[in-house]
Amino acid sequence: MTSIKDVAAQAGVSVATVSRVLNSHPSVSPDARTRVLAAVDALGYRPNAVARSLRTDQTRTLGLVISDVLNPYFTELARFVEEEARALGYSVIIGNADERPELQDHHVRTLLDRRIDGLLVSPADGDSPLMAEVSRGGTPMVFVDRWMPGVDVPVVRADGRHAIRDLVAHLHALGHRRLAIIAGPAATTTGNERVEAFREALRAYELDLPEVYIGQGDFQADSGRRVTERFLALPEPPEVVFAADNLMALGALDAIRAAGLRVPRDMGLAAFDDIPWFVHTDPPITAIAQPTGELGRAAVRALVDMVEGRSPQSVTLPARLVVRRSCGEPASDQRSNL
Amino acid sequence: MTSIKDVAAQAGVSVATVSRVLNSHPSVSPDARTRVLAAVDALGYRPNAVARSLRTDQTRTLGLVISDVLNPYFTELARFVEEEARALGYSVIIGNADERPELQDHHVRTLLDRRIDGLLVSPADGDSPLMAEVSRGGTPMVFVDRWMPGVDVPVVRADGRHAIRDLVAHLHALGHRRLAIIAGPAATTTGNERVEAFREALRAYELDLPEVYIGQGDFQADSGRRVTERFLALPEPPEVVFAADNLMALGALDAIRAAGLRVPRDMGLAAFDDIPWFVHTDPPITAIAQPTGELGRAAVRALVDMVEGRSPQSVTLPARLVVRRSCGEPASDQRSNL
DNA sequence: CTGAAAGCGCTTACAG
DNA sequence: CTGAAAGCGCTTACAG
Repeated sequence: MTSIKDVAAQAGVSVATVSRVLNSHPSVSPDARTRVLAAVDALGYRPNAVARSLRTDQTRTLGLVISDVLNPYFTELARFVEEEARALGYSVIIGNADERPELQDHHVRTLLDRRIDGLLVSPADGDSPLMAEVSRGGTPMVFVDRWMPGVDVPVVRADGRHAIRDLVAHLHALGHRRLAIIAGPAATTTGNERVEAFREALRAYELDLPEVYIGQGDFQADSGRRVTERFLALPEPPEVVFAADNLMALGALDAIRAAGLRVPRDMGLAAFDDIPWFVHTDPPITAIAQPTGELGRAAVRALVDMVEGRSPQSVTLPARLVVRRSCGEPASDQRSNL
Repeated sequence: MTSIKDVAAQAGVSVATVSRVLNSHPSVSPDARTRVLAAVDALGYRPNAVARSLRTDQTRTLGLVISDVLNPYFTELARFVEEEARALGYSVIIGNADERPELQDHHVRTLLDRRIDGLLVSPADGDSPLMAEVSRGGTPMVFVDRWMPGVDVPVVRADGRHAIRDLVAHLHALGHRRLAIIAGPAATTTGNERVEAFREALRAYELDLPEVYIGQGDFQADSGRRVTERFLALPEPPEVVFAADNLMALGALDAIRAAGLRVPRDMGLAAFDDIPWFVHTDPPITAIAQPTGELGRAAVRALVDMVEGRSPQSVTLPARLVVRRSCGEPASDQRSNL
């Protein structure tokens, strides 16, 4: 590989001058600049980012640790994060935790070893003392989507409370009373919050959320399948199942179909997180859509603010209900989004 | 950050000894080893990967540049790539090209600047002189899924020819004769190959693939939509449309629905790439499934072989047809995969 | 405006 | 088995 020395030799200047030209330092003579640029061009020289990072103690790289890349919601989030980071002059390295805390910690450590400038995390299930440690250690860090109580870092997330209220109103208007939820892991904030918001919304209609109607899932399709099978075996199965993410909704659909039943005739289904395929499933699925793009962008901005010494801002954005046909025909006064 | 010096001081040895312990060099006394390990533990020391890379000239990092992370096929591929790389002791940095050659080149350059040990690429549409340059420059490189003619690096990919033949046999058996394809970009190998294999398979039944039945897409949903609209407007629209990837199939579905028509009654639909949602779409979609996991693993192994000085192997794996209901009811002698 | 020199945090021949 | 020293490729005070 050609190094700064080669460029210096070719241009007939010192490496210091080459460095200055490359970093647009003002005190370089036009003549030196021209010669350096010509040499860079002739040699196809590209600065070694590793050496630069060692020297400057910054990598211009952000780490993003997400719970599950295969979940379209997180894939999309990752995409927007990378886009915004690139716009601000940063690269991003993604670590996929697969909803496993040890794998999450592995990635966090690897990222820290590489001296990323900041860390964006959507914590997986299970507690991780590492997070608090990292934050205390002074690494700029921001939680996105999910957060961990007790770890004092900015949080960028969507609030589904209102949308869940709208969902319950929609279900109630359709005459449904026995409503169940496939919850995410209790240790994740989104897991908890969605159950609590659901319970609260039911209460407004004087409906109960009995224990048997709370299925413990882990945000993966398989758990949605298992929980739904259990719901179906109940003496009095729920009329509608609300899956706390799109993968568990997929599992629920699998289970309902495997039982020879149909949505919404035999059981209604709704999901948190909206994805393009929900328009084309049989039937189209009523879902709660998160403003994924804005979340990703806001998270990066908060993190870069920290990295660059400005004060970061926590952001909460509203999610919104998209009514389709998976819970029964929408009442005529509700706007449909097919 | 605590450095190797701090550990040396705490353990009462030189930094050289610390380094030896950390790298399991044999010539270290048990006593020194114990003291170093204790110091490492006490200080929570983690070696600076940036410094190590600069010194050893290896980063234990692989770059993966894919055409579109939002495409579930590539998301899955990326996941398996990371998994296998991790098993072999490497990290991977993903660059998302969004099917844009300039963005692809941007990522390749950034990755090279970071001195990744090897590069895995699924080239986007449009030619990129950079690729040939990189390969000639001596950076270990492997193409996965797609490849570029004229760039002499190992290729790990699926061969869809046989599965496409099966698909055409299936369509023919169902009585369909007017078959159309939504092709990928002509400059991508997968774009071309799928059209050619389709044309060839049709020929075996003495069927033609007229120009108007070849829609030019770009592997994105929007193009599938546009092409399908054009097909529908034809005096004699095709009976079945075969989309060369799953996103264009999504677009096709959008267009068919928007026209108030139904699959397969009004138009059949099949797709290259299989995804979990295809089981639940209306109707379930007949698709050609790639062995994504094996592709990802084989690609990483080939690349790591190059990186570590062994001779790498190109691999071609067969894709297979999964018959569902989107082209009409399957004949009874064909195994159905709902 | 310019260059010589120090130093970022490591690893590794070299000498003992 | 151990340490002092060189050096990876940069950047940046410092002196001129």
